[in-house]
Amino acid sequence: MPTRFRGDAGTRRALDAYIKLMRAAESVTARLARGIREVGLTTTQLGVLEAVFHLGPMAQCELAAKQLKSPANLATVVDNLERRRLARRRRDPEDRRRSIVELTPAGERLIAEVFPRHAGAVTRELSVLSPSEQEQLASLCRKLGLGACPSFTDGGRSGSQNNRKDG
Amino acid sequence: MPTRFRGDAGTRRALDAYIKLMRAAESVTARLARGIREVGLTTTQLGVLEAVFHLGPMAQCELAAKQLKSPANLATVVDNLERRRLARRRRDPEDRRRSIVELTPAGERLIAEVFPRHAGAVTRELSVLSPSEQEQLASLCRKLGLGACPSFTDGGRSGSQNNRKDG
DNA sequence: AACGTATTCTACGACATCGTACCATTCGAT
DNA sequence: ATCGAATGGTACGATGTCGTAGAATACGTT
Repeated sequence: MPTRFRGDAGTRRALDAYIKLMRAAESVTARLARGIREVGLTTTQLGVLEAVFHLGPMAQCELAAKQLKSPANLATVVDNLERRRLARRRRDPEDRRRSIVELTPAGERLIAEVFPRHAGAVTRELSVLSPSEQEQLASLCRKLGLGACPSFTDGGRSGSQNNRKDG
Repeated sequence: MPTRFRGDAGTRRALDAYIKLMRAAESVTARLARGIREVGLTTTQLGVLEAVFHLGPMAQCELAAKQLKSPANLATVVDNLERRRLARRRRDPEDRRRSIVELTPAGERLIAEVFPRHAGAVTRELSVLSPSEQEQLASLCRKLGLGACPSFTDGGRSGSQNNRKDG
């Protein structure tokens, strides 16, 4: 609880919402991870298998973008999936820089079996919220996820700091 | 996007809310991480420094519980902070199994300088939502974070009986 | 065709993260 | 006092995660 922080009301409200968002995401992830681990996968591996399963083979860079991970990270994850014979790489003949990631039959079988169970676990986790609350949450989170950058020029508190160097 | 998944409406709604929650948390974290990295810290290190700064020295296990991290992980993070002379360990004389984590003067100076800027960045990120939306988000996330386990057997979730386990 | 730039991936090092196993200490039961 | 269970940390290995640097490839301009 960061509520020990003494700032203005707007800052406290934002920090409170931020903390609760992070805790919700982390604790739900942690609970779901237990079920995922039982089938020998990590959360990220499940995400990659699921994306390729539902969207078809795609390049590592596309996969990285979809999973909000760095290309270097995706390479590691695909390495591990490849080592376990759940996925494999294939050079894109159209653009030989690209590695197309596809599932092996074993990988396909695994994700086809595991995903419905995972979806059930997600549904159970979310069931503390009513359907309309789930939709509210989705809507609020969508705005947040899209990212801000609203106020480089607004009349808020832009006068005194020198810390804006990122883009 | 898991919208390719063909399941019943309830499952699709839950998956959609879940995905948006995760993406919001991850993308906000990633954007904030850039600012944090500029001062030479990681997100987790900032969290530990902030907790000790605002709540006072505490044992690693308490810190781990507050940060929703494993004890092993906290040990690593404290190792890194200790190596950089931002924090140090002290044996609890009351219970010699415990390691009390406290800040060095350098650590205290750093977090005192950095935290307000971080709070400002959080406020800016959250500013895509109105104050009342931020409160809605906090409220929804609080329910989710507390964890479910309501309905392995019942069909109608009553919604308000609650297990108070963590603080 | 040659060059410069952009894209894609890989290599590597640092840190985060977990689970498991193990050690030290505490504490309750005997 | 002793023993056994519980608790707090540490050690270790596996994986995830990023940033940076570098190699290979593509592509637009000349």
